Amino acid sequence: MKHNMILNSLNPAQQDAVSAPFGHQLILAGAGSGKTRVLTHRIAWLVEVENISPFNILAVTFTNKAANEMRTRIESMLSVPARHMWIGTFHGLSHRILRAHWEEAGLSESFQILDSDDQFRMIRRVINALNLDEDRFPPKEAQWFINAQKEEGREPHQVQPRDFNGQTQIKIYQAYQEACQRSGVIDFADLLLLTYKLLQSNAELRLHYHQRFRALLVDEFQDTNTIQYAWLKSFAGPDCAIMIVGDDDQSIYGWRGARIENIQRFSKDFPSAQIIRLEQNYRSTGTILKAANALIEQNAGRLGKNLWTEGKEGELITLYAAFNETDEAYFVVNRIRDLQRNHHSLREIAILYRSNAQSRVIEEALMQSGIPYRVYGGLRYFDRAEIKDALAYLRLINNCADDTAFERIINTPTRGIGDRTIVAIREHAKASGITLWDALLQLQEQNFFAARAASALNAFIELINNLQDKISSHTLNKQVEFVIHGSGLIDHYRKEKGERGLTRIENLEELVNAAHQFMQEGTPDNMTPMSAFLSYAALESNDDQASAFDDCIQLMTLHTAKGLEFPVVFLTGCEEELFPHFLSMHDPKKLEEERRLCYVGVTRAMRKLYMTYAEVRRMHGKEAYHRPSRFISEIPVELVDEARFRTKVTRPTIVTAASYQPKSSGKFRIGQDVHHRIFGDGTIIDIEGSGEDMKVKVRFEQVGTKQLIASYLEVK
DNA sequence: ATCGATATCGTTTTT
DNA sequence: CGATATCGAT
Repeated sequence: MKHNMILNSLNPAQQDAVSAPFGHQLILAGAGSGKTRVLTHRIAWLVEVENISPFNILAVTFTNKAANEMRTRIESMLSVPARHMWIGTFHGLSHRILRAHWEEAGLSESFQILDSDDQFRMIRRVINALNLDEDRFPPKEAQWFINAQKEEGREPHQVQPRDFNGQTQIKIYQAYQEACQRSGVIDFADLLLLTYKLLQSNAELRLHYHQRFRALLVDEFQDTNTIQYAWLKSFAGPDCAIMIVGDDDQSIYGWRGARIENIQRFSKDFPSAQIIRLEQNYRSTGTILKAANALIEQNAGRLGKNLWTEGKEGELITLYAAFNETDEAYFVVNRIRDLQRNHHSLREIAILYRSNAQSRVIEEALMQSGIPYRVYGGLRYFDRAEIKDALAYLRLINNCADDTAFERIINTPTRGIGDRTIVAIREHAKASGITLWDALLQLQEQNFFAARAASALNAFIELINNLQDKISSHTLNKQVEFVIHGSGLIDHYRKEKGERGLTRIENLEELVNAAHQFMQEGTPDNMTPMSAFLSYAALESNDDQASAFDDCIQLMTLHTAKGLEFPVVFLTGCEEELFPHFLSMHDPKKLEEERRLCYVGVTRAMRKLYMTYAEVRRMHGKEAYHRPSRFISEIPVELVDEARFRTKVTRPTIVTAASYQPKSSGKFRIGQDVHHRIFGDGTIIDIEGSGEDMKVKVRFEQVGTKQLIASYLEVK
């Protein structure tokens, strides 16, 4: 029977959720309780048992990764094709709708999407064009203001100014919107806002989507902001069944507009919604869950959940009080070595921290010890400067009105177009209310510039026109190839010395591959391949699978770790001021969010959790003495094993500072030939400090000059 | 235009 | 302290 096929691997609460009568449900899903499982099985249930066509289902997530994962899992469960099911992110789905109804939404057919970097540049240009002082009105703040307004669904004329500065911010917002409109671009927030407005203002379309979507499912609902909630409501017709899945205890994005209250709001707006709690945890040991429960209980106003497991109690949580951040890092390294000896693979181990800056010391320790690692959350592929340059060429070729693209590449690579020339173009564009490209053409026609500038500008115009002509008949990957060479970007980066330039060229060449791959996956028929590719680059800069197979330690912030799990987790930097962060510890609301962040960290661990803090930590060039995090004391003592005491008494060689102090500082001198297990052979060219802190500068035969701690070198 | 000196600043991040 | 931005000198 279909019912049993779908339900038999689920626990009673999960079964209740999956087989709930056709209607609204609010699923409070604790960490590791199988929420994605419930969501995918529910969709299978709707299709197989309730006979809802996949065509009538809309499933919304926050990240592309979650959307892809959900689609894959559903496809493997269904007996019918799921191609027509709408599964995607808020932004991706909005994009799809705006492409389909660009005219009704008041957009140009070839509209493109600004990422936050493009948005920042655009706002800065607008501030300058308004003759405002960048110091008095920092673009960053204006960007924050504009995005916050859009998240609340307010257009410039709907914002209530608070003071004079507020007045100006509205003016910036207004001018920014006009600039976007002229350029034919929209930002991330616009995707949601315009889609919402489209449905509000267009009864016909609204009815169309209401008739189409009979079931609406939302993942990570606790992360929705005001506009997203309104967006969801406007898609749900009177006969639509809504299932939202979320965990108020894992809401960690309040600072970027997420509203936990949306959960309560949902209960009020849809009073018939059945509330189902998923509290059985399949991830962590009893010890880890007890710690997590005790911790989160300190928060007021929770909806209330208590995680439990049928599994074992497991090992105690190990707490280590390090002397300083280096000690902390080497404690982690030594534990990793123990785990390695016990045949753990490195990919099972995660090192988590509150802020990115903390990774450096840990990375150094791992590197010194020859342990491979991977840091998540660095610069993404489509955010790299050279890739953004290449994309800007493509964008300008695609749409000459794209001022952001124009500004980026007018003099990249440098072609003798100076600041003064660009200012003149900007002024003319502003005065006539036209795009930069048109302003440039007009000024050239009027012979506005001196001979030198005029010929440089002509070369630029010809370059763009030529590229436009040349590539039009080619496939997308050929187009990209033409552009990266024809634009001179490859030659430009070839001149950049060192490894930097080389990687940049590799990245540019990789863009051709990316285009090729994109093409093979097929593009929607209402867009040109180029236009679709550009949107993809802005919206789905989703990379990181290649190295996922490497066996290495995983380093990431607590925020990045949400949704992941690891057999062994190191939660580092558990100190007041750092975690909870000093900017968040005085406001009770923010403090609770920090605690939820800690809860997220603790519940990432499956078998073993280590928590560490440093008594002294060098921060911003100063030594800071912090107390151990309050979150440590919120975990019952009987769950915790203090490594420092135990190792001092029973296993003194493993953990104490002595184990990584240099055995002798006397054996190194300048000119000494040394060996390092990663960098190979080299010669000492400088020595700094002494004893534990002694650092030496070594010129290695293979890898150049590096500064490192002397104890990791062997005398040859 | 390119390099080097100086100033500044210092959560969390997806789309 | 260290990364990044900005500015001034060649």
